[in-house]
Amino acid sequence: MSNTETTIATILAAAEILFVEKNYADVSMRDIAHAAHVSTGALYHHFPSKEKLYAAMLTAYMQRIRALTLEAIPAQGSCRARLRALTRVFLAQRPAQRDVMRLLRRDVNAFKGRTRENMVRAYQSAVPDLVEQVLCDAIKRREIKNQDPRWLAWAYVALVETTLSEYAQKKIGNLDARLDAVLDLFLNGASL
Amino acid sequence: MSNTETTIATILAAAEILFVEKNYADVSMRDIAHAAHVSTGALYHHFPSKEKLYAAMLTAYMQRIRALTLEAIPAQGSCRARLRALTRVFLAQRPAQRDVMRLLRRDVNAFKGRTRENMVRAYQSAVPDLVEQVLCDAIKRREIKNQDPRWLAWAYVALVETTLSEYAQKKIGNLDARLDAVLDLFLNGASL
DNA sequence: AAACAAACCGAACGTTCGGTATGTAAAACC
DNA sequence: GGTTTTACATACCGAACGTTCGGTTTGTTT
Repeated sequence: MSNTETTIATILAAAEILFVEKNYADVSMRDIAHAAHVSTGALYHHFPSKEKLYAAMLTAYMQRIRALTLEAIPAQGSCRARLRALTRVFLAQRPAQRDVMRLLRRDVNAFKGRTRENMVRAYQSAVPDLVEQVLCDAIKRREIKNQDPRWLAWAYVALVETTLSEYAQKKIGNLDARLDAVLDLFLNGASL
Repeated sequence: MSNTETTIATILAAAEILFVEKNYADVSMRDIAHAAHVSTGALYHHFPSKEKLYAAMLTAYMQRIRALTLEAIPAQGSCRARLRALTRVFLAQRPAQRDVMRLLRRDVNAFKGRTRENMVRAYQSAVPDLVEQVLCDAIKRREIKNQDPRWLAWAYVALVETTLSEYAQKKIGNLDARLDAVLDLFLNGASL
């Protein structure tokens, strides 16, 4: 790893931490520079603008998650088992990392045009697309009802995200209990 | 309605529109003043700070929604029917108004302390609390499984929000179709 | 060791922000 | 009818922001 690559990695890591804990607008380039132990000049040497830096941080993270998730999905098995494996990767991350997924939902309104499209695409490809694929297979094998798989994937992701709150972690329990709660609700519904 | 009340209402209405279409940080007090056809002096005469103005706008909206929703829930009927009536109120709003509900999820990170607590409480009481009550009744009447009702309410609200995207509106269809899709998924699950 | 480029620094710029100080007409009050 | 209070408008302040830029250090090539 060259010096340059190290610096860039350090900057992206610092930016990740800061952008997770504060809004896009509430994180200044100086904050990032300070956290990464470099100057603002170094920041602008490697990234042309705050927007590009943010986008670079996001896509780098999303690619990491996508790779991790992709290799965790078993080729065979029931829909439930495959969803479980996929979701486990996501939930097993350290909270600070996992929260990057929520960044997009939170900050996407601050961007426009191509930048925004790219960000949404990166997010979509990291998890929802993989969920959608699993659901498509399940529909073909008549494990689940024939519905629009993309919407179903978004619904599933939304359910998973509800288990991230402090309250849910206290009331439902550890990782596996939360996994089961989500899968039960998603696959079998709330009805008795 | 006195002159003062009119001015305040005008300011709140302008703030609502602006805060919906842009981040908290990206809306300046000057923007609001201009949109409401008053000066910044008038703004600061009626609201001590941007934070308070934002909070006032939010709570005013939430109280409106809560009142609307409360009177729409039938006293009797199946869990599905009651949830349906409740959700219909929410979905039938004009998009610009409905989106205020999403504001909190988007901007809550910009606040701290008591202000934040009050905002969350206002949001919670507007819809999730009412959902929770309906679910509690349904659990007592053994219509749905015995689970933590508060988490279940959040899960339900999250599902409803997934039908707000352009994509979902195009693929699933009109209001009633979306209502049915959410209720089917929530109550019966995705499994065949 | 000379020459060049890439990496990096930190002061400074112009702008925008939330908020305040000051002024002024009208309304409310005595 | 004079005085105080309310409801606004205008001008302004200090801080913080993203970004720029002249200059320095570090590394590579010849």
